[in-house]
Amino acid sequence: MKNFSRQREAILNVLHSTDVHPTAGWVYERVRETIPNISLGTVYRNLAELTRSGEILSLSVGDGYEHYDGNSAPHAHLHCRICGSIEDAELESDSLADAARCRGFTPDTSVYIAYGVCAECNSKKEKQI
Amino acid sequence: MKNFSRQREAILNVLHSTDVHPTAGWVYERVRETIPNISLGTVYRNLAELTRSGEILSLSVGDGYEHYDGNSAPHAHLHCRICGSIEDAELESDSLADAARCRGFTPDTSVYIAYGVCAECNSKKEKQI
DNA sequence: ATATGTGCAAACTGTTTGCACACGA
DNA sequence: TCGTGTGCAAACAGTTTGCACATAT
Repeated sequence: MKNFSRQREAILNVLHSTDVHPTAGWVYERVRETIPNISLGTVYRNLAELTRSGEILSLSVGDGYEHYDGNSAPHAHLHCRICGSIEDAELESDSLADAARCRGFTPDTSVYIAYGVCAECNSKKEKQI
Repeated sequence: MKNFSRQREAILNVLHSTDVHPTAGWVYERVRETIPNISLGTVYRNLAELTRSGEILSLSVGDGYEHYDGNSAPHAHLHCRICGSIEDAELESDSLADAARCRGFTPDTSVYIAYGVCAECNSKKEKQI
């Protein structure tokens, strides 16, 4: 696959210019602002290829959609069960990769997902009580 | 939902008596050995409820299936891109939960997934060269 | 009697794929 | 020209859900 078709570049741009963790459909809508006749299939194909090559991260939080992250460096994802947001958080070390290597496993990607309630929804809950 | 229907107990048993990380279909086949006329819908419903209650863990590794884990304690999952296996590994600490709490996030579940090549597939690769 | 769980099968929906065409080297 | 990427739409498949019936309290 050629490294930078116009479509793929636009998809990467969208991923790099947002801090949400978009779904394929969301990326599709955003890219259409630049390339109105891009197809959803192309978005899926490029997201899959970018994931395979390690340029982006793909994560499932269990809401039925695959989410994508333009930042492929190891970091934590905090998924709020109430509002559905996915928030990034720094990690001091890639303990997952360390644990993997101890088992003779050669890791290339680490995914961290915490499920719970985000700060914002926590404060809303307190006000309700 | 009643805590222990016959079906739900059988599903939990299957999850607790295996070290693979089965899909709903796999659980369905195994449970049918005990309850031949259980339906796939019931398996899905119970797996969803058990996940919701935190008794089991649900994880997506990106192979198109949802995988389930009877061990809900935080631990690492090593997913081999070659053979597709999901291996467990101990973690020294739940660094994910720590990072989450620092952000005002209240975590209830932590999921760790490393992608790469498992020890067995690594040795097979070396032999090929 | 009532509320909850089940079996069955149809429906749903995010994702994949085949094919003809477009584009760059 | 040739190989690769795209647009389009149909197909796919894992999962969900409505409904009538079963089961336990």
